[in-house]
Amino acid sequence: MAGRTILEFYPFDFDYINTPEGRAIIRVFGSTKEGKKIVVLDGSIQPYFYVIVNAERSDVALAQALRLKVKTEERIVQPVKVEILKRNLVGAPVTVLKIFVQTPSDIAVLKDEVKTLPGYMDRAESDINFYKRYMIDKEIVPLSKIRVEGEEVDHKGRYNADYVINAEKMEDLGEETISAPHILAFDIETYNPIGTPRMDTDPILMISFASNKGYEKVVTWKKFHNAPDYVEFVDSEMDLINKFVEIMRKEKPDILLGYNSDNFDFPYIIARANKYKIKLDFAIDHSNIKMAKKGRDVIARITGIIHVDIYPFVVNMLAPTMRTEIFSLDSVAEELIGEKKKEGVSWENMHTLWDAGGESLRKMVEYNLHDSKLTLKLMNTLSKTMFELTKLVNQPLFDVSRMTYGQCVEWFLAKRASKFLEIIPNKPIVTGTWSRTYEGAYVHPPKPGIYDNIVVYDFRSLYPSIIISHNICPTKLFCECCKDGNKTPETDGKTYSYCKREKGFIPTVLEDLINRRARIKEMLKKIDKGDEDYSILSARSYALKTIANAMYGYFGFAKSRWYSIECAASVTAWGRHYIKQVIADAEKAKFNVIYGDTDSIMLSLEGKTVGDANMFAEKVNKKLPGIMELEFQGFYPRALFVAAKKKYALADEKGRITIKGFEFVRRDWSRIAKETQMAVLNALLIEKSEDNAVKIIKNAINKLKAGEVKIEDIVIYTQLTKKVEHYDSIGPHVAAVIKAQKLGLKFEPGQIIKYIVTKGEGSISDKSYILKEYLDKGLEYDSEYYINNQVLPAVERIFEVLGYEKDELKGKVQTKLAGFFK
DNA sequence: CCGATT
DNA sequence: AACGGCTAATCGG
Repeated sequence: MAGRTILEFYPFDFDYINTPEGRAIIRVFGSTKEGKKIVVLDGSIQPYFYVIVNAERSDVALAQALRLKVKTEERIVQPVKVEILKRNLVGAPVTVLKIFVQTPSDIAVLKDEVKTLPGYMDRAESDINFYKRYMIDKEIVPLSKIRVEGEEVDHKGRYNADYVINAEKMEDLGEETISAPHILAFDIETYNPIGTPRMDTDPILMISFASNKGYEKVVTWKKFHNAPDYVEFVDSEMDLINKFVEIMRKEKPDILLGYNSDNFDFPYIIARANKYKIKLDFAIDHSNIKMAKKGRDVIARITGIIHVDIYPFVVNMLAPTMRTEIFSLDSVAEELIGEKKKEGVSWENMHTLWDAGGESLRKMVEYNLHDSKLTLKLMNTLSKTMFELTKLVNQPLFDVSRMTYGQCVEWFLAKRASKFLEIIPNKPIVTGTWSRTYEGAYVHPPKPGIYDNIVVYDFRSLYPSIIISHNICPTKLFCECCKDGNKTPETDGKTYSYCKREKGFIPTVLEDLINRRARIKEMLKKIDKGDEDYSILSARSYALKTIANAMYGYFGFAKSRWYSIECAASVTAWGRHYIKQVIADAEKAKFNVIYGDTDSIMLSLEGKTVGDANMFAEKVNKKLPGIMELEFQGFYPRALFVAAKKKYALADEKGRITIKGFEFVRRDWSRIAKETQMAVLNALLIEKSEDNAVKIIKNAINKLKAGEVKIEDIVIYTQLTKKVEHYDSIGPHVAAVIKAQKLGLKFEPGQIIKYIVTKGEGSISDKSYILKEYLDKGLEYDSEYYINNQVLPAVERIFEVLGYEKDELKGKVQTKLAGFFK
């Protein structure tokens, strides 16, 4: 068995172990193209961290660093090697000691001890995880094919893998990404007589699996007749958990997929497994599944198997661009892949179905399997984006799938810093009121009205292009060589200057991103949309754009390693400068500027042609520096602007309406109000009929009065952002929660509250009830509230544009509805 | 009615 | 563990 081996494989999980001698060995887990499991052991890199020292005393510091010794319970910890190097710390030249140690935990032991070194100034990179360090320094790109050369190890019993190799050489083979990883999705259902299931008393009822290799299964412990083939009955919850472990060992997926599995499925399974003393040791190295802390959340890690929880990815990366109100599997799947939920079963009635047994159980297993299949399908559409982001950020998929924008940017920069001899700065220690503010974007006041023929231009990637064109970088701020060069416009009464001679680290890597994206866009034009390459390249383009756009926000975020409020303020200062300049130029050229926001400008043509406008834009572009560019965004035959900023509707030539800012796009409005508003906008912009618009409002009011609305039409969604007792002001959703808590229902911060305003006495809060309580008690909704506080306000502002006074619309509807208003 | 909170 | 600008409803004194 053992012997020299060369293998090509896709690495996807990384950690380290210590040898009996106390040396750190990196473990790389991956799969070959044929799906064989591989573990690579690599002892070629040594853990280290930096100590920044006074340049004049660095020799003394070095000598003393070599003599450092700390006695711990197990052994004596000391540096194994120390080098003196010249590096930069956010642009400033520094002298550093690079202190190598035996094992990563030695860093924690020595990091305070080094403060005694002569000329000590600071330490750096002592908080970079060893496996992250390995990926950065060895330039191992996750999910991207590499060749390993080394000795095959006899690993009987140590690993549930096909190959274990002691690496001598690792070589990246370029861009080829893992093409067909084995993905297994799972989902559990639990007993929940009081709403939220309780881990200590309520059992797991069933567990489902669905894989991209066609495997489908539901395991449950209550029998019913003529069960579908995919159902496997066991005798008890204990047997169900044992079966779960057995299936995981046998299936050995590359990726294990869940939806909210970090916060729900795994903590639950672990708690129930503990009760029966079952070991969840299906990892590739037979270790138990581990729950780790990540900020306020917990995450479930399985060595050698990538546990991907789709939920945090959706919330962190996709939520801002999504329309859904709630991030349940059902609504997310509906928006992203157009799949509707299974009728008849819901989270709330799970325990009743289980108790009923028989046919109800059939519904339950179908529902349970459906959820695993939905999760798998979601991954089908998201995996390419996730994989591309993972390669770009250069961290394990396990980590990247849980990262926020800020974290993605940070690791993207960390990976590239060393090429510029830049040390990765420490995380700022942020206490108290840490969000210092600075002046943001400019919003040009809208001219309210309904217009024909509007053209929209925007600056292509405004903030990234400003960072690049004006060399905005914390490493080049107030540089020695050109202190007065490249001054920003005034912002908060100050100006900042950036080096003219040398390009900064961040503008350089950002420009590389933008250039790569431009090349991909060119390639995409030449490929067929159905092509496999097309989806990969568009995912790559999306990943590049995401990171580029997040760079500005990263500057302004106080917990960033490269935090720079000066850079953030400089970016918005230039942004205001350019948009104001374009607005002034457009007015000079006799265009009617209707509105502008941050990076966009909207012009009413009023006799001029689109060609005239394009000629104007061309003239603007000739003046713009660097890669900055004003781009034609669209022509709209009809548009509506209200008196408020950030609220408008555009109708394109195909009759499609784009809506910004209106209640229609907000979740804290009832559907009846939003749909009425949408229909009214449609009547005004497309049908061009005020009469129809009034009729639509009349219909909505009639339906509300007659009780003909569906329950979904009157539910209002609002997020519970903190614990109920921490609220200063009790809004309707909080008041509804307080009432429901008295019935024993449980709520957690972050949860989206569904409530309804009912008939009765008192304030709106007094009359608000959680949907469940509303249904259980058969309460009656307050049609007056939905008419006067939802439907009418949503349309009144639109009618003001048509010259109606505040209450005039109400009057107009009233005359058509005589008798309805008192 | 108005500032604070959401 | 991304920014600021902005609107609007509702609470609560």
